[in-house]
Amino acid sequence: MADKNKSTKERIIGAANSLFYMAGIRATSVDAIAAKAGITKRSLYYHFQSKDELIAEYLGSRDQLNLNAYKKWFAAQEGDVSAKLRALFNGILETTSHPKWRGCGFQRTVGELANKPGHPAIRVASLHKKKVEQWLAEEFCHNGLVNADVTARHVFLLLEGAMAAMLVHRDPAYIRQAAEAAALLVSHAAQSEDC
Amino acid sequence: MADKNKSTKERIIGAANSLFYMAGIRATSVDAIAAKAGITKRSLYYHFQSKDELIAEYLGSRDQLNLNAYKKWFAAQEGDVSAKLRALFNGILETTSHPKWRGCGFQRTVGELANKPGHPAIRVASLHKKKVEQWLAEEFCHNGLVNADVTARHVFLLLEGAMAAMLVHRDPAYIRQAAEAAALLVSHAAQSEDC
DNA sequence: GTCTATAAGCCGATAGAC
DNA sequence: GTCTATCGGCTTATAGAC
Repeated sequence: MADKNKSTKERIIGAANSLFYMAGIRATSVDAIAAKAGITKRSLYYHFQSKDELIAEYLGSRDQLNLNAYKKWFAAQEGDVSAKLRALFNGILETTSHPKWRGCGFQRTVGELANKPGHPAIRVASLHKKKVEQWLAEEFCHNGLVNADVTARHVFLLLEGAMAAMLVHRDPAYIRQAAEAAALLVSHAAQSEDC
Repeated sequence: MADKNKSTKERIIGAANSLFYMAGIRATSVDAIAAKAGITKRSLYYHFQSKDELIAEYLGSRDQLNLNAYKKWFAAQEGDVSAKLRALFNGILETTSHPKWRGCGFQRTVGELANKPGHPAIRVASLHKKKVEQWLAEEFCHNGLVNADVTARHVFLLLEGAMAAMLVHRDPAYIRQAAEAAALLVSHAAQSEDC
């Protein structure tokens, strides 16, 4: 088993990742995570102080993975920024069309913890979303768009809306039309001199 | 008490509405709802078959309320469609800036029930969101926009994204810039002959 | 239609042995 | 660092009296 090469902590986070994402935070018990990781609950509490800490680490483990997927889709496409953006939305379209897709893990976790302002997992989610938006702004800037920050925020809002709408309707047309709106807004931002 | 004039069922839904929205679905027990409604749990189960049914009725009770608020903000503003749209986003800005705001109840409920496809509450949420989008399309059509359906979908996606982003960042700038993006997209849809 | 009482099990977290 | 055992409380839902 490849799991043998992982530390206990890594196996716990892997189990938490799978269960928290598929079933939700409150629907997943610490017992279930420990069982999936192949340890007892007492051992889990040796590695993590509380369930809340584990929730934050679960989201933290998805931060780079998510961002790297976006970067990969964007960079792999040749052409101008609008072609790359179309490729980004295509990647999201494929991901969200998978039957095991359960929405954006960050959005869903923040939604479940909405009654706990200041929860560490909310901070992790906020930072992740800021990273995505800032990455978009940098790419737009390097591709010579005016007001790259503003356009990045508009596209980010469409990304968030696309995932929320896809979760409730389960209709890929929402992703495609979010991409269409993003393309309109990007084409509206003409070429400029520098960043 | 005004509650005396309400039926038991209405009081249960009122209690469920408050608790489900403020704390979340799974974080709210049937015990707590019954206590808040001033009845016993057994009486609650006389009026509702299960917690799942109560969740669906909770969302159903917010359907018209939400839609009417949007319609009110839009209609109260004099001027062209872009002015009315600005007023709509202003209403959302005020609502979401309130410290007791806990995100879109429909989005959060769908997020919590993502592991239960076909749950009755998900259907209610999907229908509600469709109503909002279709209302936007009708307003855009009556105001002479071309491709009213497409523009309505774009604006709807921005609305969803604005609420999701506001919940994670708690920064009203996201609402304002969603309104800005919506204005750009609406101005892009010029006048046409009829619906 | 509302009540008391309870089923049968799961929850997060901990004690103490090894 | 991992184990067995358990605490005290909460979970949805139901039985049966009135």
